[in-house]
Amino acid sequence: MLTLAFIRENKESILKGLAVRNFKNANVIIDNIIKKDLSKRQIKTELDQALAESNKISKEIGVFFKTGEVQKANILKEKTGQLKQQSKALNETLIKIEDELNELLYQVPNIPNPLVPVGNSEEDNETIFQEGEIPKLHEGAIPHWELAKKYDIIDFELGNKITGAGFPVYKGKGAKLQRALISYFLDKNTEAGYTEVQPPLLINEASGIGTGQLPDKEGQMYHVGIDNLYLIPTAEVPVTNFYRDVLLKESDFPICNTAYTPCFRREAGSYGAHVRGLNRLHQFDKVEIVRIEHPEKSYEALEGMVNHVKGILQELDLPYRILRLCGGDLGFTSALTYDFELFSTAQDRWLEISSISNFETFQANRLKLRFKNKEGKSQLAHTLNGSSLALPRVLAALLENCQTENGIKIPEVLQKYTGFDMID
RNA sequence: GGAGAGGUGGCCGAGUGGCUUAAGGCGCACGCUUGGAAAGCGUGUUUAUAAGGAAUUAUAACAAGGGUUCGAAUCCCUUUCUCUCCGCCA
Repeated sequence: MLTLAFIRENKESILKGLAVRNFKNANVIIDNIIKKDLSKRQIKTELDQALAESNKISKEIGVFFKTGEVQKANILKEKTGQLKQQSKALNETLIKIEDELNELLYQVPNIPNPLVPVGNSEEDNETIFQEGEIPKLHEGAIPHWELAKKYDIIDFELGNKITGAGFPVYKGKGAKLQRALISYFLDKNTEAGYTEVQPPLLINEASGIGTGQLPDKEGQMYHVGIDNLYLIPTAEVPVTNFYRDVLLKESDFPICNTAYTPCFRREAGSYGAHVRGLNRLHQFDKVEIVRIEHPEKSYEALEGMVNHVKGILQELDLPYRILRLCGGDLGFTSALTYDFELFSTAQDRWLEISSISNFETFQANRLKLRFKNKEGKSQLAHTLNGSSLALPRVLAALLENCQTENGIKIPEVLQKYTGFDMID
């Protein structure tokens, strides 16, 4: 969420930014926040004064009791009684205002970077780069869900039987290819300076709030009620939360982590042809990169992450493009997002396989992730993350684009991980 | 899961109702000392919020939340985590 100080001082540019997102009622909400912030501060001052007075008198009472002047002490006791009531009332008001304020703040999305194009939907996203040749498939080429069946490498029905739709079972060379992709992605990331971590796959409430999944989006996550834990929708959540309530030194930057985890998403409301096969799953594997950066370096870092993922796709030799998301398609917490899409030839459509974002201080504010700056003051850090990469759609595009009449040809960089060069 | 013991600052550790934001030590920073270093000596060393131009001041925080009291690190309740023993277990 945005900080109050930022809202107080940048009302006009915030309203402009929210307009890029087509955010409704921005004016009303921001004005309300500013008004509530003002009264919050007034009440806080009043409360502090009442408490200070009360503390002072309590000390005097202590002295009177010591010296045996009980009567004098009792007179003062009455006085503190009043003050106590007063401060109790003030405190209740303060808590109420703070709650209301937070509720309002939770509604306000991040302010888009000036590069973000105006737009309503994914049609308005800007394609900024495209590379790789779209292969000409042989006669009778088929989509990945049919290939999966033909070569018996993914069993959707079996997953359906033991869990439900969206939980496929990978088999044989399919399972091995998954493992190969994970290892390959992790190796690429660690080579680029990311530290590999293995986080828990379940998170508590505080972590969900830290990265913004809670309180609004609990419907997207699987919830283990008995222990009040949530299955992670992405490694971003546990890994970014490593740094919740942390005060860093400037010399700690940059912090670069990478993690492979399964991801669990309820995807409530998704259906239709576009969710067929591997296109949208409830459980899928993903290798994530997460960075914590000095505010002055975060956009450099974002560019670095984009170039890094580019490098991977070039090695895989798959046709991809990079989009700069428009205001309407930009995630709630993001200031600037680049999406990577692979072209799935047999489906004749682009599949999103990575989303790389700079959240600036939006997550850090909730996380209370700060660092001591040169002036010795604590300042919010910037957080970034991106996929490198999400497996199912990479697999889908790979199967479809690399299919030949004799089988599926494994990209060369993966062969040392798979131990085979053909699925047939 | 059962029984017991605990949770105090960056770390160790004292502290069972007021003079404790917190002794003492370690660490760290700066200064003095020194040919240089170590030792020694001195000073400083949490965070958040509010007020102020600033120095600063006030409030809050001793696992978390609530309660008793004029006053709570200290007493009571709830939750949580850690350790020890027992049970179960990959």
